[in-house]
Amino acid sequence: MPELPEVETSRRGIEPHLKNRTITGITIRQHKLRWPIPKDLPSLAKGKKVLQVCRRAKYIYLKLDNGNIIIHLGMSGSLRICTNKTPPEKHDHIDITVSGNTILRLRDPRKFGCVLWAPTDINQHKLISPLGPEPLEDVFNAKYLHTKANKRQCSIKSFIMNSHVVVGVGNIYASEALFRAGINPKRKAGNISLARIQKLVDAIKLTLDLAIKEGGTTLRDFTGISGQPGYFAQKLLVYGRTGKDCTVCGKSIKQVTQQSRSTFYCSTCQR
DNA sequence: AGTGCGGCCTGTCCGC
DNA sequence: TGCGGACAGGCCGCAC
Repeated sequence: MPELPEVETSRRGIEPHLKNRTITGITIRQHKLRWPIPKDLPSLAKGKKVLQVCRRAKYIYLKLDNGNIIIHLGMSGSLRICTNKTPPEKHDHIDITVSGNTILRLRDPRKFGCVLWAPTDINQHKLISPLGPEPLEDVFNAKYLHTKANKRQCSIKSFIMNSHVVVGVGNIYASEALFRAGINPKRKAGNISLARIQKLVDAIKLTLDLAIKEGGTTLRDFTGISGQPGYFAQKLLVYGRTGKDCTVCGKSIKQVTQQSRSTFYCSTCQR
């Protein structure tokens, strides 16, 4: 269930092991992820140097001089760094080996993730080009979000989870940010004042910032067996706390379903 | 264009 | 104890 903070932490974890190394081989054990891993990926990437390890939204990509290897962790994906002395386990679908016998290994039990190839400019790729701004960058601000929300009838929760509006706000952090902003998740997106949208933007940035800092402590070890995402260690204020006391007012946290997703909120603190 | 839902997939949990 | 079924979730692609 990697959300943006986990993905960014993963990127930072693998970068020093891959940057400026040459790809010596790619082993695909399971092609069938969300989309099939391209059959020609090994031949396209072999012998190429990893120029950069980047992130856009929840996509990590390895920038080569002839294209990019795009990796999405889906729901259950995780990355680790190992060598060929570590035998692959059941859900280890692909190994990208670089010089120095270092392996980037993707594990993804539920196969919601993907590994794709984007020739040349990553921004031309059909999964990347429609994406909204990064939440932690300055272009994601109250004016932008308020304008974008104008006349929109959908709930504010599904609005901020829409990757064409802003990327990186998944189900967990949507509930958390709306709680911090004091906004009821069922409220229509187009019916929220600029001042309250400002609070929401601040809350999204704060929530993600905190989680990245937290991820830096819980997901630090990418070379050992403890490379599992540890987001449950985060201090969640409403997510998964149905029936428990609100940390602010003490009332019971409510759970509802929106767009087939669980939403958690405090009906007293969020209006 | 905006909105909502189906589907992909497996580990975990619950009730019988 | 074992088993079946519900549930969890990111997010594209489609239908309305």
